[in-house]
This record gives sequence, C-alpha cells and structure tokens, in this order.
Amino acid sequence: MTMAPESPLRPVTLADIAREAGTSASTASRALSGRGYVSESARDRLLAVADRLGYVPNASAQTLKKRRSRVVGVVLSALDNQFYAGLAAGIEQVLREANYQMVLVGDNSDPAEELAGVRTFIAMRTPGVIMTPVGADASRILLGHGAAVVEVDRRLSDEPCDAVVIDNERGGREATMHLVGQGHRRIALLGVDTDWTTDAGRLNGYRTALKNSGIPFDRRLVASIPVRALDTEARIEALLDSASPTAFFAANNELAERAWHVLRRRGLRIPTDISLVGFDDVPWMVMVDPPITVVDQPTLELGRSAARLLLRRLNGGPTLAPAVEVLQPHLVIRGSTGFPRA
Amino acid sequence: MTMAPESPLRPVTLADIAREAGTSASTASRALSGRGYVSESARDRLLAVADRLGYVPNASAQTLKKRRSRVVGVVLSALDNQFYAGLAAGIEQVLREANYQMVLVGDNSDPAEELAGVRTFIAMRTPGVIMTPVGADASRILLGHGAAVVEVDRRLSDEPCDAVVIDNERGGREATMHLVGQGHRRIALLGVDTDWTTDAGRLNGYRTALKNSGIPFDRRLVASIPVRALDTEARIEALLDSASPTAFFAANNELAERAWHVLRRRGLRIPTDISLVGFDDVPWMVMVDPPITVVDQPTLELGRSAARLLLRRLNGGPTLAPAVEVLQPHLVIRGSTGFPRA
DNA sequence: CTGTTAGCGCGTTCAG
DNA sequence: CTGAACGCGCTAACAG
Repeated sequence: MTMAPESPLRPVTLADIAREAGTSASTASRALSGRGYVSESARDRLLAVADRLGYVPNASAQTLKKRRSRVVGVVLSALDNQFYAGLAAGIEQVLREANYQMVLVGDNSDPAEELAGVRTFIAMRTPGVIMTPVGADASRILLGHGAAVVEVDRRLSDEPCDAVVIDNERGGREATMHLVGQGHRRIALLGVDTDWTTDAGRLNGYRTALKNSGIPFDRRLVASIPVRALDTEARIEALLDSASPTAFFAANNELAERAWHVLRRRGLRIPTDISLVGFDDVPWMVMVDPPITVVDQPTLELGRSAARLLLRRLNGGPTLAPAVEVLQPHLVIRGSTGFPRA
Repeated sequence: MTMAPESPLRPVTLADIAREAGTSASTASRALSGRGYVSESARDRLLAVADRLGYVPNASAQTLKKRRSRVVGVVLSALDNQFYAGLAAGIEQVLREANYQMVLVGDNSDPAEELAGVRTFIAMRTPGVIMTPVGADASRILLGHGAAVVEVDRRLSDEPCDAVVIDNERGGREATMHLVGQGHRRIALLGVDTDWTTDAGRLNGYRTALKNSGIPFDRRLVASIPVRALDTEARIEALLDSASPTAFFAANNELAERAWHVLRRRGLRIPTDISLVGFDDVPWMVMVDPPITVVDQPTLELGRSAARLLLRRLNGGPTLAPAVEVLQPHLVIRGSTGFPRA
C-alpha cells in the first residue's frame, strides 16, 4: 500500500526486511504470511518495515517452495470474439473473489498454439487451467502433469474431466423447429469444420428437428467452414447458389455476421427473401434491421461456472468425481425470421 | 513433443533426466538450454530422455535463478471491449514472435484493480508490462521496481516511459471539422469523465475545430460520463434534451453505441434529425443503417507498436531514451453525418 | 567437455 | 515464541 522501495535495483527480500527489523527471515516469513506464531510486537515491526520498503513476495520462490502457484491458466480460442471475451470476464470474476490470478493465453483455434500455451502453464506449475479445447492432446497432457482442467463451452478430452457446456442439441433443435414452424423446408446450416461438440450438438439438433418434421436431411444444405477461413463468405455464397435455401441457421456469432454480410451484398431482404437465425446473442444483433432471431446462451455464466468448478476441484482434490454442468440456451425470436416467399 | 510422463505425481526434474542419462544436472541443463559445451552423444541422450519423460522446465526455478521471467504483463481496462481486445491481439502477435509469453489481466477501469494486477506482475518478476493506464500510481510503482513499462493508447505517468498513442487531437479536430463543414453548430461531445489523455486530446481537437470555425464553445454541449456508468444512456438523453444538439461526436466506440441506441429509442432519424460520428471503428458501425461516420484508429498496430517498444527496451536497457510513438487516426465518412435540418 | 559447488528467495521442519 | 538449517529446481561459476 505504500511507495516504491528506495533501491529500485535489487528487489527487497524477506531477508532485507528481517534484518531491518532485527529478526530472522523465518520470523519475517511467519509474520507476513500469517502462519505460525509471532509475537505481537515483532509482527507489527515486521509489517511496518515491509510496508515501508514496498516488499512484494517473490512469486517464483513461493511457487518453487510450495510447488504450486496461485495463478490459473485460461486458454481461449479467439480473444477478439465477444463470446470468448464474455467467458473470460465470467471466469475472472469468480477467480478474483477466490484470490486467484487469471492468466490468459489465446490459441487461434490452432492446436499447436494451444499446446504451446499449455506448455507454459505446466511450466508455471499452474494448479489448474480452464480451456475451450481445440485439440484433444492439451487436456490429456495437462491432466498427465497433475493439473486440474475444466473444459468450457465444448468438450474434447477422452479423459474424464470437469466441464461446463450448454445444451447445444436443444439450441439447434429449437432454432430449426422455429424455422420449420414458419414453413421453411430448405434450411441451410452454417457450421464449423471441426470435431467440436458445440457444432456437433447443434447439427444434431438440426437433424432431429428435421426428422421430427418429416423433412429429409440434405447434406448439400450444410456447410462446414474451417475456423478462421479467409473465404468464409465465398463459401456461404456458394451454398446460397447451389442449394437455394430459404433460411440460414448460423451456428455461431461470427458465421451469423458473415452470413448477414453476404445476404446484404446480394441484395436479399431479411426475412422476405431469406430468414436468418444465429447462435449466441451479441450486441449488433439488435442494432441491425431487422434484428436477428438468435439462440441466446448464458455466456458469462458459462465462464463463472467453469471457474467455480475449477475452484471446487482445487479444494476437493482429484478424487472428486468429474462434474459436467449443462446450461440451457434459449431462443429469442426477433425480426430476421419469417414465412418464406411462395 | 511427446506423451505425458509416467509418474503424474511428481513432476520430472532436470535431476531426473540427468540420472536417467547418466550425467550430472549441469550437463543436462547445458544440453537442454543449448548454452555451453556438451558432447554430441551426451546431448542426444539427454534430449531423448527429456522427450521420453515429458520434461518441462520449472519456470519458477528458472525465474528464481535468472531473476527475470519471460512473461510480459498486459493490463487492459476492459477485456470485453473490441478496442482493448484488438490491442491485446496486436501485442500478443509480436510478443509471440519474440518468444515471450503474454499474461493478461483486466482492471475494470478501476485503479485499485489495476494496482492489484501490477502487484502480481512485480511478484512474478515480470521484466516489463504494457498497460492502458487508469491510475498514475501503477506505472510509477512498476518503474520503481525496475520493470519496464510502456503505456499504450493513453498516457498517465509523470515518470518518463515509453508509450504509443494516437493523435487524438487531430482525430477530434477532423471529426468536428467534418460536422462543421456540413453546417452543424451545436455539436455535442460525448466523452469520458477521467483524466485520460485520449479524451483530453479529443476534446482539444473539438475545441480547436470550433474556434477555427468561429463557433463559440458551449460547455453544456459536452458530457463527461463516468466509465462503466450505469446511467450512461440517461445522461445522453439529458444532454439531448437540455442542449438540443444537431450532432453527436462520441469519443469512443462504447459511447457511440449508447448514443445510437438513445437516438433510435427517441425515434430520431440519422442523419436527418441528428448526425452521429464515432471514434474507433468497430464492426457494427457498417452494419447499421445508415453506417456510422467514424474516426478510425489503427488498433492492432497500436498493440504491435507497444510490444515492439517493450522488446526494444528489454534489449536496450533503461539507458535508452523514452520513446513515444504517435500513430495517425483517419476520418471515414459514411452515412451517419449530413446537413442538419433547417 | 564435464561434474562439483553454490545460491536465487522463500517456507518449513526442528530444536531451543 | 524464535532462529538455524535445509531444500524446492535450476543455472553459473569454477575446477578438473
């Protein structure tokens, strides 16, 4: 709570403050950490000196000694996507309350970058990490090194581990049912070309809805677009041309945005010419005209739950049975969906 | 590059791999770090064992020994704002290339949280930190502890330190001149209630433009809205009612969004009834109708430059003269600005 | 080229 | 209640 130390050159250590206060380093350690017996007077003196000198414990030394650090790692796919940003915000909220530090690293949905991040976390002896997995190796390696891991948003690990996800199947089903209910039969699904459970679930929901409605599944109506593809919009246009859908169901906020741009560029009116429903409600969706019908998901809560799960495991130890929480999405009907033209 | 270790319980150490390979720990260290002489055969053996055992160096031990870690701290105001997200992305890009690790922490534009973040960074013996400062103390303390700091986007420290900012005065001036050129005389400025140089600069530009145009400055036309205020839109509405402006100049992307919502709720047509120009181009601005005229800033490059500056200082040492880079914004004219109604 | 020695800063025994 | 001693894992001398 006070000023910088006199000597900027050498960081002040426990020994420094012990010497200054006329005690041993052990006593200083006990006083500052609050563990163990220390006389009232010694404690006061030590605290005062520490404050005056601007003492900050060397986290490396502490971690080395205790063999466990107080930072939890978080690896997310795309820091600049509002969805992941929301996750991060939720995670940080509860971590902060528990006096843990969050360190964030981004892989760009690239397994190699993810592995690099994981590697630094195990190097830091991070007790646990929260991640939106992109490759199956990451979790396994982490687990193998004794770190707790909770997967959030999607699951990928074969290993049993804590996870919090949303009911993607239901989300996909409700979106599709809504469209079907309006008379659509040629519904295009814009998804991501991965083995992520998010997209698999949404696709399942889509297929279920179709089946329940007696509409045959047509694979030409589903696009699997690589994450971060440069030609995303071109692919969407191609789908538009080749399969002539009357509605788009975009499985994430980015694809919804891309699809929206394509439709506008083509001069297609929403929903008169074509309907659009997104997945994951983000601010622009109520700013455009018409506003976008969307499957909303509790993004912040997803992050908060993940952090809570991690905390629970950190306290409970590895013997706890893995928990997986499933949160519910819900359909928000707005103006971008309507009856298809005759 | 290989599997997890056999024994998940105890992390494998340098001593482990040395023993396994029949050498001393020093030799193992030299082999794995690549520094110092090691025979070809020993090196190969060591590398193989390390790989087989899934060795990952203990970062805490390394940092403790070398008294300096390889992670640079980044503290940003709002992880969920696209502007800051862009900064983070830029920073990470160049840091990654230089083989540094970025750890991100967010203060919520709250000096206390900022201080907490700073504290953990100095505890981690981070060689440097990049920050969008919110309080003046943070940089000073960091500097006092021997860490390099570069301020990005805005400056706040009295201490001389590296920084990269944009020419806010010019941005504010151009935006205002544009509006004036269209005949506006009652231009409201929506800014933030802080001592940030960003807002001060934009305000200066605004005043300069007014003065150059012979339009008297009217303080009732400028709103100073606290960051993260809950009643932001109410304040904007109040300004609308009390000062009857014909144009809004919102000094950041969030205020632009809020203002846009207010205008729509009021049923005001843009630009027929009122014009709107934003600062910081974000995706929704081209999605709404009409698209928003905005002062665009090189966000990613801002981050990249900051990281480059930090790297320069990390290599160059504290004797280098502080550098401050100024990047240029530019006005993008779109449909949200036009002649005021008679 | 290699092993031995020493110490980074801290927390934790264990005697006093 | 306190201090001395030790070691966490790693790297940097320094001899050999």
